[in-house]
Amino acid sequence: MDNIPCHSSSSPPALAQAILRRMFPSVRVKVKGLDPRKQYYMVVDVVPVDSKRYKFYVHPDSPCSGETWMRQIICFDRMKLTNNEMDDKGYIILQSMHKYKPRVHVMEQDSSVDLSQIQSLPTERVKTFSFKETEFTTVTAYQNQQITKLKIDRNPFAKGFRDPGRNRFVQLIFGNSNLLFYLLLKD
Amino acid sequence: MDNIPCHSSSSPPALAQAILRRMFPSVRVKVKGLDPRKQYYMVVDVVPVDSKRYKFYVHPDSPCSGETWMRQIICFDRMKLTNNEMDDKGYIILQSMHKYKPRVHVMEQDSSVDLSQIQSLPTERVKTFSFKETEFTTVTAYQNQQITKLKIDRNPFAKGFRDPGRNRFVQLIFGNSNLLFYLLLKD
DNA sequence: AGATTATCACCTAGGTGCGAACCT
DNA sequence: AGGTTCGCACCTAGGTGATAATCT
Repeated sequence: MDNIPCHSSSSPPALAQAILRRMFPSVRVKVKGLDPRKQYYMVVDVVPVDSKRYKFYVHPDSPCSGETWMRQIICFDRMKLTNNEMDDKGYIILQSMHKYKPRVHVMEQDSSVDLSQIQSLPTERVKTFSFKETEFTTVTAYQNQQITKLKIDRNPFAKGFRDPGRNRFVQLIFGNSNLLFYLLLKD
Repeated sequence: MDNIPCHSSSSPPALAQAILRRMFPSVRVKVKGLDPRKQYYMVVDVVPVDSKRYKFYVHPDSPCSGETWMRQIICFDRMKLTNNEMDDKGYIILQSMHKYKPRVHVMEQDSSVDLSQIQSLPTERVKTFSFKETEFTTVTAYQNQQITKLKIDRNPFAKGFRDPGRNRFVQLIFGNSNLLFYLLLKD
């Protein structure tokens, strides 16, 4: 009757459920100039537009050769944001109603560092990138109907809310864009 | 209308579809005696009961500290087997109607090796384990009604085929087992 | 004849915005 | 009043064995 369980660790009793969602549109980057034979980690963290640093997200393909990373668009679409400060499952913890900006870190592999354990990223052999265009504001309920429409029209998981008629408008905005970072929640 | 695509690489035109399934029950191991601070990869490959070596599967949490690995049961339930020799997407390629045995490799991290690129595993700083009890026979259609019943009763994805009545028998076999490897396809 | 492939209904697993309920 | 949480219907994505069709 019961199945064969297969969990990585026993889940602690969840307190408040809070919010836990993917970021959409997700962070997508293309890299050049890596040493094809060296190993790198691709990491994203999210920083307040003013002060200190928050938890980061390691791309699940990490570590991987420069050659492999450069051959593709690197997509962090499984990265998850939450407002639950008690969290410890690898999500990025943010405060609602604050303004943030994602950063991408290209890290050469270092055997002495366990990325799943450390709190803050190393500073050596790391290149960091971020773009002003990707600033976004966190919310628990949408404040702006255009954002809602954008998400419904572009996120495959929100297909159930789509108006079969006119989604031309959104295509106009994003259709010819070469940006690999898209605008995120912006009110 | 169209969504924002997010693929790791452009998929090549699939030739023959062949078979592609997870292994169930999956390989599950518990490790002791690692250096809690060193980094390790956990890897499985599958070898014929007689001759040469086949492609391997790196546990997606790799690399990870010895401390972390030892704290949990390590479960390779996402590992996939196929009989499609043209495959190159990280699946384990096996020939149908042959007898195989999975092996677990505990590998200390080595910055100079990109596991996603190499064809055969390194031999230094690697410990390899396998158990006769886990030998199994590959098939494309089940030959043995007991195996079919075992899979239907224990695999959550096969719930649709379950007979709501008597699954006591399977519980009897597996219910009090401390084996971390379960018996696999065995006819 | 016996092995393999293709398709299917039926699941698990989990990502959406909505709207009501709940805080504070 | 305004921000947050919860349950929901509706999706995507993908893992099952059964069955029929196909291959060799």
